[in-house]
Amino acid sequence: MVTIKDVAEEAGVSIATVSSVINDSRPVAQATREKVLKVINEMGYKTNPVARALKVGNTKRILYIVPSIKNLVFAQFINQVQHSLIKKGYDLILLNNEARVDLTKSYLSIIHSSNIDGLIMTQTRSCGKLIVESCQQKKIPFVILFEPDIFKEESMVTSDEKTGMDQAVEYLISQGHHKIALLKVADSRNQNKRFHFFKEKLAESGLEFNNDWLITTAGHDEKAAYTAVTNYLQDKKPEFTALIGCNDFLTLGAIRAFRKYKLKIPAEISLIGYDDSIAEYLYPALTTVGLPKKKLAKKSVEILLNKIKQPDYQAEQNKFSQQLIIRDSVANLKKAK
Amino acid sequence: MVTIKDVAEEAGVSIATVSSVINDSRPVAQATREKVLKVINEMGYKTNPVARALKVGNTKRILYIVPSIKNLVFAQFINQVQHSLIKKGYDLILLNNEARVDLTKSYLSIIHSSNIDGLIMTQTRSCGKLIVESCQQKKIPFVILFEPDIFKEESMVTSDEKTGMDQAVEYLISQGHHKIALLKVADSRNQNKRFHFFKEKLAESGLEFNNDWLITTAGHDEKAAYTAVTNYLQDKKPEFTALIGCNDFLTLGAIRAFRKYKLKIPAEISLIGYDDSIAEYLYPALTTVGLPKKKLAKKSVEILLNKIKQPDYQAEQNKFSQQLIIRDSVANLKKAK
DNA sequence: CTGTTAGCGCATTCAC
DNA sequence: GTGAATGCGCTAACAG
Repeated sequence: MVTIKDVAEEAGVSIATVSSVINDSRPVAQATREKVLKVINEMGYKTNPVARALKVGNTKRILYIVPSIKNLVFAQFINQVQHSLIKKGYDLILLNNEARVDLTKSYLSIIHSSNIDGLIMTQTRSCGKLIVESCQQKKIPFVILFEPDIFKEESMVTSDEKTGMDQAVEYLISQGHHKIALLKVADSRNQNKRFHFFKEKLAESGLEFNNDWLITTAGHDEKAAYTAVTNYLQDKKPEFTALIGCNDFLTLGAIRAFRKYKLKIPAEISLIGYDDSIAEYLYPALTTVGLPKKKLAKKSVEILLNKIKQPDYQAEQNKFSQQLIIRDSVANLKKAK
Repeated sequence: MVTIKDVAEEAGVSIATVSSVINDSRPVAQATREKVLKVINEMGYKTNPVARALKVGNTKRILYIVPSIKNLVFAQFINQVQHSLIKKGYDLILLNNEARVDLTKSYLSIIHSSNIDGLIMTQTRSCGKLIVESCQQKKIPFVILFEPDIFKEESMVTSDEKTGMDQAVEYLISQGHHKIALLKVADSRNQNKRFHFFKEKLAESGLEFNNDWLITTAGHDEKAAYTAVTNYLQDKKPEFTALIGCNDFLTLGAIRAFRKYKLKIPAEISLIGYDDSIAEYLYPALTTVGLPKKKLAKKSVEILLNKIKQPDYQAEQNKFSQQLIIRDSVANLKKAK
């Protein structure tokens, strides 16, 4: 490995000078600078980030902790976060805690071992809480990316659930749907919020909310949703003409359940998903509420880097609106008549 | 931050002793050890990995460079690699080069800056070559995970393409298919290999290979496949009864194209995919050739860590067999008659 | 404008 | 069994 010392010797200057030209930390004579640059180039010198980190105290690495990677949304988030980070010269360290509390606990030491400059998390409530408390205690800068607002006083970047739900319901109404069901995970804080805005929007639109049209699932994936909807359909025929699933996977589970009961999609049941993760791959291509992933990722990185720079940086909270993406899973009842 | 010095002072011993009990690097009196351990615990001391890295020369970080993250297969690989790494005490740094040569080149400096102990890559030929050459030059331990065997002399872990294709073709034949088409990316080395085994298996099975039944695409995604298959169908009706797509996304593109031409799936056209990425989410659920992702990831990590430990570790090549996953996209022609 | 030096936190050799 | 001292590669304060 070629070190700064090697370069200094070869160039006939001191290591301080080499450091100066590398970091532009103080004026260097043009001739000297060129000489050093030339030697650096010739010897293929790269500054050792580990040594630099030890000296300067930062590692230029951000940990991103996600609850899953099987769900494509998180892969999409990871992608955006990594892109934003690399533009700023930071590396992304990835940690997947599977939304499991036990795993999270055992990973806490990784977080604490001061080998990261900051942390971005997209998490469930219980695991998120664990991480947030740890970071607070150890004074590790962090930002919550797309998490229900549990920690009002912390920096977080979320999407505006109201805009998405409003658009979804409005769209369904515009297509002639008046009986709308909702499918959500039983104990998800974020999805409860969607549920809240759902009811609110129905009321605003003069539509009744039927408690019978709320289907809850035990988990976040399509299997849980399939089970829930299948159970639902065993008892009764659906009176609703449309269903909004609180993520694309739930909606997929619903699609399968409806198919099992020979209900035509979208002719008999229209569907809307959330997240725009697998929506485009489904059949029919799923109309879904898209998340502003790029904006969310970019902003969270921006805030985090600010917090790293200024430890007293004021907690900042940002919301970005969601956008309904119209595809083929909603039938136009008006046209049909 | 609490340092080893703080611990030493508090415990009334030297830092050398503290270091000894942490690393078990030399005998320590039981009483001293307990005392030190107690203080470490009380003060919440964690050894600073950056300082450790500077001293010892390793960073306990592995870079995993993938060509995409939009394609779910890579997310699945990332997941497995991260799990394997963390078990061994290594962190995963993620880099996504989008399979772009320009991006790869600009990322090369990240690779070279000696802040990683090793590298795992899942790459296309052109980008892979760039990275391999860099690593060889800089003597960075690396292993190729699931890459067509370009570098015969390097460590790599691949899956056995023959087993998968054999199973796929055999299965199709068992369901009464004799006219089988193949859909692949035009210039993908790995897919050319699949094509090779495809022809080989057809010949073995006494089936003709019709050059007309090879459809090639310009890209790896469903859009490229949709375009290619649509163009194909514009000219002629498909004579084949089944098509194998060289990845699930290509196959999805084909499905859409067939649908456009009102061909029923699987009744009129049966389909098989590759990778088991989005296969299970499609409709009909796609029969596909699954990759042994977990085994691949685990083995590649194992080899890499060996290479890191022993610089002269002999290049090792491993193959794991693929497994056909039967779902609903292949019709049984025999039964139909 | 440039060189000398201290020290980031740790592991390790050499003494005792 | 234990401590003092050295240095990993680098940046920044201090001198000139």
